[in-house]
Amino acid sequence: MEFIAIMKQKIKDLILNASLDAYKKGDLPSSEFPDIEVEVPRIESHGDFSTNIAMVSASVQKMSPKKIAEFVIKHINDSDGIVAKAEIAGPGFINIFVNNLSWHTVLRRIHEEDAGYGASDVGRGRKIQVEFVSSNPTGPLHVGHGRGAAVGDAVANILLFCGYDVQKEYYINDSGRQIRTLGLSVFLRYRESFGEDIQFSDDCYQGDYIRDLSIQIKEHKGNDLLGQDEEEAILYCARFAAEKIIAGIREDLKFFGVEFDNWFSEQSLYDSGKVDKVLNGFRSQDIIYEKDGAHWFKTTDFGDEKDRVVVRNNGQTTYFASDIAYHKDKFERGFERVIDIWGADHHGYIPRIKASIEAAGYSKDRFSVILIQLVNLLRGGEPVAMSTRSGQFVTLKDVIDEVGADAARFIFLTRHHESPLDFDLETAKKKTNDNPVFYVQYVHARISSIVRKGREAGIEKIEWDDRAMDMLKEPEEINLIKTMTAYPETVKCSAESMEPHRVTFYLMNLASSFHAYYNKHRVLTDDPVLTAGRLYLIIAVKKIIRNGLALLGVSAPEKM
RNA sequence: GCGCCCGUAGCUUAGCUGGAUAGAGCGCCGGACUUCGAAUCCGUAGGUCGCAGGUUCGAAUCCUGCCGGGCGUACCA
Repeated sequence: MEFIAIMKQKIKDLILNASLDAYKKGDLPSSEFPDIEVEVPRIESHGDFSTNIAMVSASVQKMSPKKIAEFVIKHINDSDGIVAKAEIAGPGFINIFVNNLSWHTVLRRIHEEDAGYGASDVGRGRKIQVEFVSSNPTGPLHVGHGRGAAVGDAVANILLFCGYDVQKEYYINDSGRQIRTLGLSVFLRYRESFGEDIQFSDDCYQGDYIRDLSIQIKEHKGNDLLGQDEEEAILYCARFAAEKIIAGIREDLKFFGVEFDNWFSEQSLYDSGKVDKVLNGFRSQDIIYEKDGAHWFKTTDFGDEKDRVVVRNNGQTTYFASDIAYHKDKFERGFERVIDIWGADHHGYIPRIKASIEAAGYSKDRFSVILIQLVNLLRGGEPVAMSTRSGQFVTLKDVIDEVGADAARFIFLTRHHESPLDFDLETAKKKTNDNPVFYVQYVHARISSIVRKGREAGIEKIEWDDRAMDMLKEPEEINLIKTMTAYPETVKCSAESMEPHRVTFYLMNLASSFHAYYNKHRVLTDDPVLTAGRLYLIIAVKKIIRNGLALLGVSAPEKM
């Protein structure tokens, strides 16, 4: 159990025993106490922990909260000696201040648990899948995909750290109309390269990469495709292009530090017959009907606002049809929970997927979607033009090349995923306070530097020492330790809410506490005992910074 | 029209799922390097948490209704 949870429990016991004692001694009229809470107050002067017992039991005890608090405090029996001070404040809170010694023990834990500090088993080994990016293989990744990649990867890392059995999956939409359009676009460029004058319709992809692909095909095939049946040629181009583009996407993601456990092909759902199987199953359940020549899935039976087409009147299945099979397949693969990460513009799609999951016999509560809002790419405050139509967009690769993967990933995680994000290329490159990634990484580099200096001065072993710990009593030191005790809880919260930005903010906060401490006190002093204590302290900080950055997929440099 | 998300300091935002005096950063102004990395720190100013009700000991947080913004509302993916 984590330190904070243990302390809360200890204090809760202390308080409940005191209240009971107060009743036995006749100070309080009732032995009944509602559920009380012990929490860490936001404001330092409100103590290390506080409880609301006096307020919540006012009506039962028929006494003012302040009076109750007085009696409770009077009867506290602190045999372990953890309480330094207990006082009544505000409307009746009991604020408890804890001895420094209690805080020092946390440092030992951090050193011992090391890379595992903050880990938990709340996931209890349950299988969970996080599917993200899943960009269509019709073009390179852009910044928006980068945000999804950063969030998805961080969520997966955090879940893993919290004891889930996590799989990261990328769904490849290698079937359907867009792929044909891709093939057509490449094929037209191919023909153009033989001198033909081609009119490109609006729905064709027109980026430079399309021309590159057509050139590659020409190198492989010469003019072979010109003589072939047109549909066959387009299909060939589509397959060739999709494969190349996927390879490029995979490479870009690797460059960004994101690797998937599984790449899942949409086409494979057709090849294995899973799409037909699911649809036939639904037909036998009578939740698919025909109207206007198309086949409709009665999603309204499951809470959707209107029914949805799964087979068009031309006989072709819709994207939704394979998606039904896909989500069913996820559960069949044994995942207890399934997380999809989508762009926020797809939110209207959620009810029908939930409907299909329910219809397939699984609870929709096992499925959740994380929606990612838009990224506005800026340069020095001015919007960067991002037109997919003309193909003039800035790719994720471009952005990483310019600002680095660390800065990009960190900035993507500095905001709640459901609020739009301004990504400014100029600030991402700055090496100042404007740019939070450097602010946090700087702590790691700075501590590394101090430790190196210490080593040069002959300090090799840094370990727990009672005398050294007694020296850690500056307010900034205690504050730093308190911040570190909050790390496990932060990670757990971040996992439960699937909000990685909580870790980001935590790290910025810890960095701030460290920088403040550093500027006020020297670590390497003339007093070897004090120095030992302080080194022990800051190395703990270093470990948490490293651990936290690792969850976010950002490096922790020894030097910068 | 209906559905989802969002309105917090000049700007960008946090707020631990109901707690006390709403925290930061940027920007402005003023300070701190002969000692461990100034890529840092310290200080001042700046708020009716969109508006109006409701729930209770207690609301930025939960409920209702407005106002303002974004997105969605395909036999596209």
